[in-house]
Amino acid sequence: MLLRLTLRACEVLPTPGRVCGGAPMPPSFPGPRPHGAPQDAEIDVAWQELMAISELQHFEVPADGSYVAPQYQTMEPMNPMGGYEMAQSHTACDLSSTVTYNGCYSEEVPKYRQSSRVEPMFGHSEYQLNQRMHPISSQALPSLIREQINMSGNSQGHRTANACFSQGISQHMIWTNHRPDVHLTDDPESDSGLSLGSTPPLASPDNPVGGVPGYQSVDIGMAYSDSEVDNIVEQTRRAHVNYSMEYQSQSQSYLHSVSEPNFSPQPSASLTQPNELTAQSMKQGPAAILNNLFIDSGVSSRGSSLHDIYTKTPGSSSSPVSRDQRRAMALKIPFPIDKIINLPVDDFNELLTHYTLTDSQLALVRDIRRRGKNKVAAQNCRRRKLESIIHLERELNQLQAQREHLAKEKMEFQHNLGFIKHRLTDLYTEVFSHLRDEDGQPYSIDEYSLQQTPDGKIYLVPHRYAK
DNA sequence: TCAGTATGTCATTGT
DNA sequence: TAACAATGACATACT
Repeated sequence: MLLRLTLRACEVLPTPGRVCGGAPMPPSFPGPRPHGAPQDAEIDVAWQELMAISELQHFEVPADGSYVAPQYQTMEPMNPMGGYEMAQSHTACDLSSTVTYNGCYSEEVPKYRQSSRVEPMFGHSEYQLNQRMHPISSQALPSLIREQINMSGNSQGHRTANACFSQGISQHMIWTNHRPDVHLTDDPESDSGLSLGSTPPLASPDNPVGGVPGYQSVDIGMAYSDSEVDNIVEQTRRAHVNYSMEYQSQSQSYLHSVSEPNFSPQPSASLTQPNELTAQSMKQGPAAILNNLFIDSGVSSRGSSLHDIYTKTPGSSSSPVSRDQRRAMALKIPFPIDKIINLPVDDFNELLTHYTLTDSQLALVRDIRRRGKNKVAAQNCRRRKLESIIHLERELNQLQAQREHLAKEKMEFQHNLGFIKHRLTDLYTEVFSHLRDEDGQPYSIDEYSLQQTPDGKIYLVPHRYAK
């Protein structure tokens, strides 16, 4: 009841220039002037600015016009500059529509798995990768072509018989048959950390097949575990240096297949020492590592020692020989590793039907295929991981830049808000200075406040009734 | 000798 | 169910 009375008492009267209680409205009274008070252009503009402040525009007045305190919003002067805070309504504004920063989210996260064929994703076609491989020497080319023809006959026209591998069989036989007696020792590289060997060990490494310590035949038909094959391979490697130059030139063609363009889908070696890369990469970060991956991967047969990776052949440059290649040689696998790994499964199975392989050979071939594919997969996986790191680093930088931008913008908004609040305080004081009650006395700014309803009417409300 | 990195390999999972 | 890609984990080599 009191509120109603107060409201009625304070409601702007129809009399022009009078606010509450019928006091004459001063000519300079700013505002919408619903009652047709004389306009002062300057003050009116100021008043409009005042009313434009969102904080002053949220009145909710009942339809019947009755006063309900909470529905009013105070127009009391705000604290002047300093100590002001960004109003909640401001923080809720859609900054995205005002932020001019456009450096963020400009690129999508790479969809690493959108294709199971990952190579193209890295921007290197097989052709491009092959460009990094060792060129076929002009001298080697004719023989390769001849061997291509031979191989095509053997494989009954396999779709893309790799010339560089086709020489393997006969020369490989020569190679192994030339083996002098060698003594078995443990393979010092012993390789794969786990090296559990998916090929079932048919004989314990501690109990070499054949029962003759220090010697082991490599005839096809014998079954070997991986480690045993490694032993054989190691011995042949050591014996290798004693071979005649004639043999060297022959075996080299087999070994050389590694560096031929069609050898592998992997990026080929530039014969950069792997650990040169390591040192550089440590300094240059993921991007450098990623770049170098294309150059370096495929060089080493793994973390094994370089002397083993690069089988030295007199009169020729180093050629990387993987462990599986040596195993294949040791077991006289009659087709190149390249085919074992890269042929489609149907072609691979067809290839197998053309040869009569022992169980150990078959197991080795399947292991080589599995390891070869997994090796490529691991390289791709690591490359993707590095790309992901690079992408995340870029995104982080962009987000940091955006954060700085937004912080700067926030400061500007706060500064503007403080300025507007300060101006509102001045206007509020000025409005009050022009208000007079029925007795012509000014209203105390400490006792009254101005409040506005959505319909634009201004009320002078005692503080005790104000919200 | 130790730390960090590169690589191959195995096991596992999902397709 | 086989084949394979992806990936974590591990071992090894190397700087």
